[in-house]
Amino acid sequence: MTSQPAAAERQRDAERTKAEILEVAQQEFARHGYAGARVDEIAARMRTTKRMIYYYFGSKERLYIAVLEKAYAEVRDMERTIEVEHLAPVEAIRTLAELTFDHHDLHREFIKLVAIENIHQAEHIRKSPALANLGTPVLDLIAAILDRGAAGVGFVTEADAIDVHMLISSFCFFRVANQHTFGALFGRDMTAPEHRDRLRAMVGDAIVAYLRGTGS
Amino acid sequence: MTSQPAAAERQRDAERTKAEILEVAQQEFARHGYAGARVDEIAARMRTTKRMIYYYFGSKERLYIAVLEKAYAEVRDMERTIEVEHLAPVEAIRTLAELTFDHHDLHREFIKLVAIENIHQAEHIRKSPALANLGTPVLDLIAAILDRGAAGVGFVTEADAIDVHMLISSFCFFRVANQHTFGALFGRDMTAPEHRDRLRAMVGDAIVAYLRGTGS
DNA sequence: TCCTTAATGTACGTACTAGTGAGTTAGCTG
DNA sequence: CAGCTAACTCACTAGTACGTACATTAAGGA
Repeated sequence: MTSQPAAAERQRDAERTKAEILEVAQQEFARHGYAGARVDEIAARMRTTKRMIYYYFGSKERLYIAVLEKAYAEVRDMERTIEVEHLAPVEAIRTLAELTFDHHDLHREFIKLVAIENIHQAEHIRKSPALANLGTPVLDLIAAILDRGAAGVGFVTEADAIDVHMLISSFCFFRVANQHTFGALFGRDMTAPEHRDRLRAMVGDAIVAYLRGTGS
Repeated sequence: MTSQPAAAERQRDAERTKAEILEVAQQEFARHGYAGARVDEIAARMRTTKRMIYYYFGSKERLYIAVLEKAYAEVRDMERTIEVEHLAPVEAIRTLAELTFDHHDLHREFIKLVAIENIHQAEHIRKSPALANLGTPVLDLIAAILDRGAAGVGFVTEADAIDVHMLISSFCFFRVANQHTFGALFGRDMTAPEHRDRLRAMVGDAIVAYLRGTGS
């Protein structure tokens, strides 16, 4: 009875507590925005107290930045697993577009955080050394595909990797980020299952058609 | 000296006061989000007092909804002036895409309000009878172009007007709405003058290429 | 010219909200 | 098992933010 099986049952566990704070904080910030989020509410939804939030993170702002850092790190790790080098340029860029689509479909909270951060003109990202000028592994993938495509199958050269990344991301991001106003105004939930496959194919078709250069 | 030239110099002018409140409030909400906006700050930046805000709008939330209604009305009025029926389908959709691009380029505050409203899951739009199921005149234009294009020059038929509107808007919206995080992470300000023309052409090229159907 | 009322200004109350001072305990280490 | 410190709890405060009670004034009509 006196033996404690593992660290899992420990009552005091700094890492666990910090992780729980970050998780609940991410939800709260994503749901209500930076100013709308309540430190007390975060505390109330945990087994810990508000005092611990300040003990570990110091301030509401530093907690928010920590949430951003964790969210970006997770997304970047996921992006690093993408494998499209073995595909021909057209199929490679289409696959990348569709994976980007899936990726946005899955990380709704992350997308909200990005939208919130843009409202604040990215001031918190700029305060984080871990985030400033981070980039994304996807950019290198796109650059390689564009090079191969330009050399082999006549991809257009007006756009560079950042432009193409933006064309793909914008569609995927918009569909999730603006689902509510779009739904309210047009009566269609773009994130509903019945639209998912069509829109997923659409972003692939659009980027392939664009790169093949029949738009001019 | 006792004559007062016109209403413009009247000290009491309900319409003028209301309009000024809405204008300053739009700035404040767009800059700080709904929760981050301060009623006292709005009042401080006007010639009126906070009391007037409550006299005319009743609450912070109803003021915010009024701001949304005004912003949406202005944008819709502007969209109604678009004239592309006289153009062939390809040129019509390209022109529409480029006008949409310009339109987003100009209405930065409106875009921020839309982003903010999405963070709140469009709850305020849904509370406004004037905004719920509003739609946009652009949808009818697109539908007409798609019909003509499908009949005449072989436009793809997988996407309807709403889908095409989304493809165009997403690119234009993202470029402005996400300029700050994008700039912080990739070191490129997509809204800078040196990128404007290229990106403007890009959205036109992409939508035309997609509709011509070389993406599959 | 007086009277009515819409429009406006002042000053304040209530509730909330980020942040903290100070004390307590679990669990490791020697 | 004694002692130390990181982890944790509790109670509290100072400041802020929305909203309002009440007094006042301008402007037009009778």
